[in-house]
Amino acid sequence: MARAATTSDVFNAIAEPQRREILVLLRAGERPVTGLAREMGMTQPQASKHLRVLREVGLVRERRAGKQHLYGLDARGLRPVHEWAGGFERFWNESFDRLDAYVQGLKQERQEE
Amino acid sequence: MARAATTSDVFNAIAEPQRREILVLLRAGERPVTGLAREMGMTQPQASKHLRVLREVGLVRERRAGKQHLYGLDARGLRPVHEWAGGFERFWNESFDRLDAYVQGLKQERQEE
DNA sequence: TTGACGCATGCTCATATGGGCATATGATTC
DNA sequence: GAATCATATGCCCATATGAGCATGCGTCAA
Repeated sequence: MARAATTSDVFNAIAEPQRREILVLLRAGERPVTGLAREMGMTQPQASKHLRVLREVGLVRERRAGKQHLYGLDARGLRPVHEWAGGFERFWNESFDRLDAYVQGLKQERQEE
Repeated sequence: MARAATTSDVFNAIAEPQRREILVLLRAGERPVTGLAREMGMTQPQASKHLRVLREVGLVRERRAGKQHLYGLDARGLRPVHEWAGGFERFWNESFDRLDAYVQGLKQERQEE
């Protein structure tokens, strides 16, 4: 295997910069594929493919409006990402000026548990 | 191109489940490669490779202790991830009952989901 | 110095991409 | 039904993996 499919894991789906950008754009409201493609500066097939990935992991929703397929944000899937990263909050607040201090800090925490 | 290198982007580096698990383990304190490999149930080369990726994006730090290379967490790089996902907080808090109302027109097509 | 230990690398393989392009599918209008 | 617009898919290519295995390299003890 090479890697878990992007379509099965939110973390993998948002590993693509353009897909993250699409999600950001969709915060302003739903859009048709072509509109998104234009704003992103990509081809329609490319936009469709990225949207498919996002749809399969549940980060976007599709709504049919005549000939158009409007895509809207469904950010609930990003909550686990936020929480996972948040689990490291106390660590990125530590002082990394000195490696010694860093190591000491970890050793202390280790003993406390 | 296939995808941005895992070694150049934190989002991509943490797209790998095992690397996320390594980071979680390192919250309890630094460890030598072999120790980590054992805890993760993977081979030493695999552990080294994952650690290299994490090191190149700056999520872990290496410290030499005799024959051993101790790896410790440097979670500062996870802060952007936390903040990025946090930018969607108001959206996942939205009532999706209302959102479904806003998607009123497609009730007919959505019956299978 | 000679080993042994702890890691990092290089190699090959199979697979999952993302981009570009052509084309199939669906819906709308004439 | 035909023409057309809006999307979704299928294909091919080049590249980036992750796994498994062998091996190179630095460190330390005898």
